[in-house]
Amino acid sequence: MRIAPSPTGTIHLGLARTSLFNWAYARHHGGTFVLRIEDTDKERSRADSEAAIFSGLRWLGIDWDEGPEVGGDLGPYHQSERIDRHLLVADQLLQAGRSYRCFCSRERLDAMRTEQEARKETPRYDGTCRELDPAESLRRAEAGESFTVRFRIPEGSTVVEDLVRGTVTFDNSEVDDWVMVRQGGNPTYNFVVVCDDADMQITHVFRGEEHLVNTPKQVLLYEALGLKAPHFGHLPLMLGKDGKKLSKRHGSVALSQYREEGYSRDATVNFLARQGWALDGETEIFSVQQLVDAFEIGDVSKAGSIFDFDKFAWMSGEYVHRESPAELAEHCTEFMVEAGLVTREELSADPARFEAALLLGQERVRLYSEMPATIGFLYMADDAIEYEEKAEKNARKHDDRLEVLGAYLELVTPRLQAGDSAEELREAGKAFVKERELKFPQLFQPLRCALTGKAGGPDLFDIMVWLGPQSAVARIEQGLRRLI
RNA sequence: GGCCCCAUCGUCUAGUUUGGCCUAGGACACCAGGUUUUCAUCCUGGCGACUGGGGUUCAAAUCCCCAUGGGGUCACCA
Repeated sequence: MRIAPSPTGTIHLGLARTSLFNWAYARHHGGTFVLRIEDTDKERSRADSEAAIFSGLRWLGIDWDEGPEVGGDLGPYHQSERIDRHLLVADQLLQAGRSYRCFCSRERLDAMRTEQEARKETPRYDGTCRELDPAESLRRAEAGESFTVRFRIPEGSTVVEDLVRGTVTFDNSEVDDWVMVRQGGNPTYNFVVVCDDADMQITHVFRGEEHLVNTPKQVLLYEALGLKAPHFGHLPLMLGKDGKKLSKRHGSVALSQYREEGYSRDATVNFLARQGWALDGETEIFSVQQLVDAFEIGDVSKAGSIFDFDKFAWMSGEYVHRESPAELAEHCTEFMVEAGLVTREELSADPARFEAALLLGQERVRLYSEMPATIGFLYMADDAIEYEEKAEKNARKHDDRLEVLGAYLELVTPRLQAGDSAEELREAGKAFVKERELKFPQLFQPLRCALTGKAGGPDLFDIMVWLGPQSAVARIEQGLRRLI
């Protein structure tokens, strides 16, 4: 199996899902998964986007058995390096009369297309050069006239046995005599993809549904070459909110963006797998191994799916909530550092303390990137705590806030200094509220504001223990001054 | 517009191949309760779909036809 991306941009969600399904199928069936770079469009190909494809695939955990950076027996794995072979095949086809030179000018073709469109006809080649005498054709070519090479579509119809869609039949009269080789000798996609898939012994081609209409051209080419076409499976498209093919205008479609926005990697794989496929209709959260074990191309649904960003975020949360402290630390470090809260060195100097902090935020975030906003107050200097409007409003609702907080400070200071556990503090705190016949918010809202500056967040006793006596006391004292 | 593909809750889907077990299941979102010091988590409940019409059959979400709707594609891009 293979994927054959063109290095013309970053790896997008659609390519990521297509890659995942190809890879899962190959792994499930013990096949070989090949990565081939389709860089025939020199205008648009860029080296950095090639690197982005590699890192995107690796991030997803998709490894390739053959391809760039790993090698293999059927290389080279850049299409541009296989051009000699392409030209050789093109020449064979020309000799055999399965294709022909077309001397029509771009201008004439463009004008014709415009006219056809104006007449509401399907734009297509009119066959002007189709029956040119081969000798005449050769003479003109040798005289230096520029030409393209077109594939000669035979009469009849072409059947595609699609592993997702079943039997699809095309009338050959609907298939245009397409260009195989451009003016100047550069072969085109539909041609080279067949050459390379054949040469690389690809047996299964899974790709997006937008390629379905290309398939008869390719099947016919395999026939002309005397080769057996691979099995095709056309995957349903991933759609934007408006039901149209997912693209930039639906927001971010670059895989790297989700990584940067702090989505769980495993959740990303899981969610991508759920677009057009389900494990059993019940299980939403499943591992890559489960995907590989269960994946069959015939189970892929035919209808396109609208990409639900809400559910994606939910799924990320499901994974984040299940991570071990060490995993969480690994994933959150860069976000904490980037937020300017701590340095990498400070975090690694006391990993246990960092993990304890993350534990306080874990169930409150769905993306790693939300961690700084959730537990950032822990790492701020005591006098740098900012009171959110809502937090301060909550605290000020209570007219007795200062005396309650003051009294509580007297109670908690020695206990903190004595190293009471959060549980001990919790009991003492509740007893304090009960003795004074207070409602919980009377103590907890001012206390939360003083300690965190936020209206919501982790358990206050856990926070105080983490902060330690000095810092906790300083923040409460500060609250006493600021909440006057 | 031609050709091709598709059609179950707002969304992702199970069920369709092998018609009855489907008074259509799960999940996200939403709404309402509960747990809780807050937020979040968690728990419970609710809302909510077989596009329409014809057939075939004892029986159709499932098979057939038509209609409608949506999508893809019509390059010397890939």
